[in-house]
Amino acid sequence: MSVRQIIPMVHCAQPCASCEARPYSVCNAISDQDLAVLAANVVQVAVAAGSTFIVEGEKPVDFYSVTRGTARMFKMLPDGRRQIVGFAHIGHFLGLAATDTYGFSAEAIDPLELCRFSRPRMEAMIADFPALERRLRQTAAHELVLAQEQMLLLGRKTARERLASFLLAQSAVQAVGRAPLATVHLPMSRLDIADYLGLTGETVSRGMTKLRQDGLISLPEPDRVVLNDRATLAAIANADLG
Amino acid sequence: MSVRQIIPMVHCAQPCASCEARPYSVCNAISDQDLAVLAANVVQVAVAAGSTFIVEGEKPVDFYSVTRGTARMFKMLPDGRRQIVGFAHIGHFLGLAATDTYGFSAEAIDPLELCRFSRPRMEAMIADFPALERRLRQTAAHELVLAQEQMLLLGRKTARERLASFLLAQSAVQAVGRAPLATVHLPMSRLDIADYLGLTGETVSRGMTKLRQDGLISLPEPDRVVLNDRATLAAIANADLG
DNA sequence: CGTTATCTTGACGTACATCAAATGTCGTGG
DNA sequence: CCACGACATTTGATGTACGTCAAGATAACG
Repeated sequence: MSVRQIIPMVHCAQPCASCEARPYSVCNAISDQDLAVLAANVVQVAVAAGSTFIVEGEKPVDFYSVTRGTARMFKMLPDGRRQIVGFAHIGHFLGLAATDTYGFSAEAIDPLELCRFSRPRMEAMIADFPALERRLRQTAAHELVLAQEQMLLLGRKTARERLASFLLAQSAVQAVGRAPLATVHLPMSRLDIADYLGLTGETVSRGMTKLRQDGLISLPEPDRVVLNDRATLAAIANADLG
Repeated sequence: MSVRQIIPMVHCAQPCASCEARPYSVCNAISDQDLAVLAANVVQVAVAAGSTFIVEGEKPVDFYSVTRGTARMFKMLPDGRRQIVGFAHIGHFLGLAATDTYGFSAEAIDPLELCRFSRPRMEAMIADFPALERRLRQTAAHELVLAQEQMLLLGRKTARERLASFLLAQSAVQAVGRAPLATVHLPMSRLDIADYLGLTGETVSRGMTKLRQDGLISLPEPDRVVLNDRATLAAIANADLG
């Protein structure tokens, strides 16, 4: 679990030009003709499932951009309590939330592929490309909005409301570009979901069962959820009714 | 409460040059010689205690910088549940956390003074001054770190731990520049504190009483707290011990 | 000095946590 | 192919920290 298993990937001639993640990432702030500069400053790495690649409290030496897979970002208390502050999917830019040290740790949930940017090189690019700086500010602002939404969830919503909110949010995040699909894949475990929603694994499991019994979702497999009734789920999530 | 009472202040010849908030605000990204540009784009306003000056869901037309007083930023659920996502003190820049609408509402807690920037004018200044854009990104990143810290608090800490964390954070925020003062002023009500910490007013009150009984704080008045034992408070806040 | 809002304290209820066991799932090797 | 063990998930029984309801106490204000 705590063993790091981070493997540099074979170098590709034009990694950024053919990057699947670019449309969803900060990298699309860089125009096609400047793409070589970006490619020259990036190292592609693969991280095995369960491996840690950012450690809370350490010096922030790199930024990352997710090109494949899912990561969990989390903070720990000394006695082992964990709070997941977010999941990073394709296109997610990691490392903005750092002061003199990283503010959270990050682990791969499934086989993960990342682009790694050294901080000095990234700062140099930012200085050269105002559009990149602008995009990073917008990204940070957007993350801030999501963080405040999560504060509302953690501080004031019931377990049922949290679950409904989570399922809809996961559905939305998996529908970048595409139309929202009825069936949602949950790469993270029940315990991950619990630590993201401020609950226990048992409560998440019970809540899922209850939503299924109520006909709002189907659970063909534990990690696959079909949203049968988005409208009612949304009403629950926003507390518009019971 | 919902009545807006926002009064434009008399125009001052050099509002920014003599601004008390500048050292703590994003405005210090603008050099002295460019200060006239900043001053030309700002309107100083006063907001009466209890008045709302940002409404969640409305079009984001302005940015604000606090020059005096304290504001609460909050989100509401339809049934009246409230989550305060932060308190804005002198130097705080408001409005970054907005997408197509404001992500939260904001009200004055005590008599408040603000500098108002129209968004188009602010964006123009950002385009002219790369240092300003850079500063805004850093501000957003710092807020993000604080938001994630608050997620840990809301999701995983006990009432006692939340209170200890809150008192220390308030102490730190009031000591911008100066050395941390032993006695902390709490301009917000118990209910505000409760809605910030994901608790009820009663639980906050009980928790304060318990901390006082344990000798960790003194409460000469309800809105004035003396931190008698920072080390133990910090240990409680970070769950280093009971 | 009444009036009203805030804060404190008490009695009781409950949503979720904790503890524990059963069930299901998957990879490994015989 | 199937038996085995490890681990994730589900389900059940019970506990508790905090919420809810309600009554005083204290302070602010005309």
